[in-house]
Amino acid sequence: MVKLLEIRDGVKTKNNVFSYTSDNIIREGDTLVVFESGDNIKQIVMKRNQTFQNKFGAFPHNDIIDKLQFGTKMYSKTMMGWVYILRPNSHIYTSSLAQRTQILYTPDISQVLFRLELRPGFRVVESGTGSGSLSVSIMKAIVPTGHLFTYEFNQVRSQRAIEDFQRLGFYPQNVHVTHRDVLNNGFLLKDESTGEFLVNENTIDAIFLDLPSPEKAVPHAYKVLKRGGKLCNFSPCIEQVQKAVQEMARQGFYEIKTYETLSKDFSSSHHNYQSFKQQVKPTIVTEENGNKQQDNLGDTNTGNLNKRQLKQKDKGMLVTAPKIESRGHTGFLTFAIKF
Amino acid sequence: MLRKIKHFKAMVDLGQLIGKEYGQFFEVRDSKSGELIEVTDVHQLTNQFLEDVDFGDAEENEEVKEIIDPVAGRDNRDYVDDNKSQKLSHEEIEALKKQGMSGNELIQQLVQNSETFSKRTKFSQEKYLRKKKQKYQITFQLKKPTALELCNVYSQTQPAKIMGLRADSLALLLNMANINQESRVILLDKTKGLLTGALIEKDVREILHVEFTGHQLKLQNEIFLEYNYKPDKVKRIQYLHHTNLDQSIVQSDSLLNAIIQTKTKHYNSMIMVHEDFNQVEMYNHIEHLIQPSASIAVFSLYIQSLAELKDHLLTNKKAVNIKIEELWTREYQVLPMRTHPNMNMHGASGFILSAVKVE
RNA sequence: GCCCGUCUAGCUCAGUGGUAGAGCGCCAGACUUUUAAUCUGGUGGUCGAGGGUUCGAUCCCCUCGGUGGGCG
Repeated sequence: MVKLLEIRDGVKTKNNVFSYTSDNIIREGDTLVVFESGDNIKQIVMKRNQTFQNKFGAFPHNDIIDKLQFGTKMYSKTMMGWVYILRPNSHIYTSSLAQRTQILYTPDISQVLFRLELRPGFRVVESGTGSGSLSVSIMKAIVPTGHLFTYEFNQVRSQRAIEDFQRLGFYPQNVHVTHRDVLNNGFLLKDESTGEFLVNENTIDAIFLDLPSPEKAVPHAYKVLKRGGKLCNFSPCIEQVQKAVQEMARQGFYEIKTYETLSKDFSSSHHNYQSFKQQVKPTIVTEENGNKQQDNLGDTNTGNLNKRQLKQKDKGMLVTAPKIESRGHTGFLTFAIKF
Repeated sequence: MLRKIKHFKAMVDLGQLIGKEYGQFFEVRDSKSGELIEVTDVHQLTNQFLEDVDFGDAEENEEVKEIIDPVAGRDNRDYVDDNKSQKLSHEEIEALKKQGMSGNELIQQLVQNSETFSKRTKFSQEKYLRKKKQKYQITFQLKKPTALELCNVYSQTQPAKIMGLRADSLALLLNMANINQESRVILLDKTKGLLTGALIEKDVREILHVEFTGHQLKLQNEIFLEYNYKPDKVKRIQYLHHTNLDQSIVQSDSLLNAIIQTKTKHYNSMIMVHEDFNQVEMYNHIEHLIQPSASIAVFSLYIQSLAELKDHLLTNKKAVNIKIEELWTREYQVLPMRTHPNMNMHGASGFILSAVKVE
């Protein structure tokens, strides 16, 4: 459900999934995120008379719509547990996305947005669309006046992308989704009804490629980019990067730079480094009395405390360590500028 | 503002750049007078080796064979570094420069008079030329002062001025804070305006910059001024000293007054890049102005302070999806038979905490 | 009828920020209360079965089976 939000700088602005509302209330048709725990985040669309369910029980949409704010805690009907209801931000959107393909994740997306220097009003080309993870972040950066032209060679995926972008409030005013094999057919695009060029030569501010043979798309990219326009290519394999980089140099791109960005996650916890003098001596049974006795070394009086009491007395040192399951290699990002 | 700058060994009068387009390259025709000519051939800026030798059949290429097969080729086994391979003397080179010889012509002279140049591999020749170009064919580009460019410049020259916030971390910080054209941002930072400028670049709606240093507002904004923003953009920024959050009348701006007096949870993004004070304390001082479900992003060179903040947010159930991460970014040299990571740039990259506020 | 979990060690488990962590069992040593108890140390793991998808690196999907919960 797309609502007119306001008129700003003479441009009609429409609500999208990231839009600000001062009352912060959840409405019917909103896409929201249910946060159960760090590795259990789900996207749902608010529809009357529907119910979300998880291990804690049922969460009726009717109890949310027009009643709850984003960012609040909600208990299940059985009161067995609770979840947090969040407004999607770009990181959470990406990590709760329904994946149809391998997708770009937040660290790479951030580099793409920043090094392409995307800003409101930009005309951007992207291929392939994939699951739309990057597309949504690009659109977030260029609305309300900018436009994304995204190309996908799989018919089903391009259709699903349109449905997603419409639900999120970006389609049709901020994005064109085109079903096309750009390696063979390039990026030039005409409006079907008027015959006017939507994407013409030297009209695009930035272009992003995520394709099997990127070098074949580089000449097409050069054609539609403006002078000074920026190109970014994502490829998982170094051989793809080499071919693409060479083609960029031959076409007339400069400042060709290739990066790999890895993100290392850290966990933190409390660890109690006790004094070795506070250890409890093992239980000793003596023949004389047959009784169990405890004997403590040193002048400590914490030896009688159990583990829980010790924990409450002193949480210990706050320690951090890298998580082993951090994501490894994703791909190489190459940036270049059209001369 | 007209002034001269020193670039490598040349003095350049910036006045001659007025009216030129951003992105243009210039070659210093004469390092004494600072006379400039526009670069019109992109291939002057790129690596010839990369353009000439195909990756696919690189191993079959005669010149590459020399690199990978020392028997067939040229290597430095017989090379003695006696500093005599250049036949032109220092005086002769200076004389050629005085005659007004162009950088390009001078480099050709150096190549012709080098005993070792022809014995070098193609790859090494390219590297030799690049070094000489830096000396005798000085080129530079006229760039627009953007967040990316300013961040790169300061990272290389004065990283402490921007709290060690490198481009890759700044990129993640802005994305984690969910910055977009509708954002209302509360900003606690000591980056001298780098961040404020980056937010204006994203065309955010409002910025409230809360200052904690001293007893009254005193801006440290020198980098912000370098963005050259027009006044209508600057209007979106409100600067406030933290003591003003407790006062009844803070500003002439009535909207901001209302927000502060009624303690409205108005802001939907919070960014902190601040090492001077306790981060938990600073957060607690402004959290009543943050909207539930707002995006929180904090950068710090040290993980300990972020761990404290995370612990505070977690145990008091103030936020979810809390994450502390460190970015490792490497640049790669990509050339036929010569692809490898550059010296790693992930020495002290800093850490980023991201979270979503809840109630 | 529909929805949501879960399945790894011989067995049984693992927390609203702890799924390569454990307990039981088993083995060894010490000890004494000796068809065994106690203590100490050790042993044991690649994830229910099958298929598919992504150019590609899986926090991807589907079907089937065991099992637990929820809604109507």
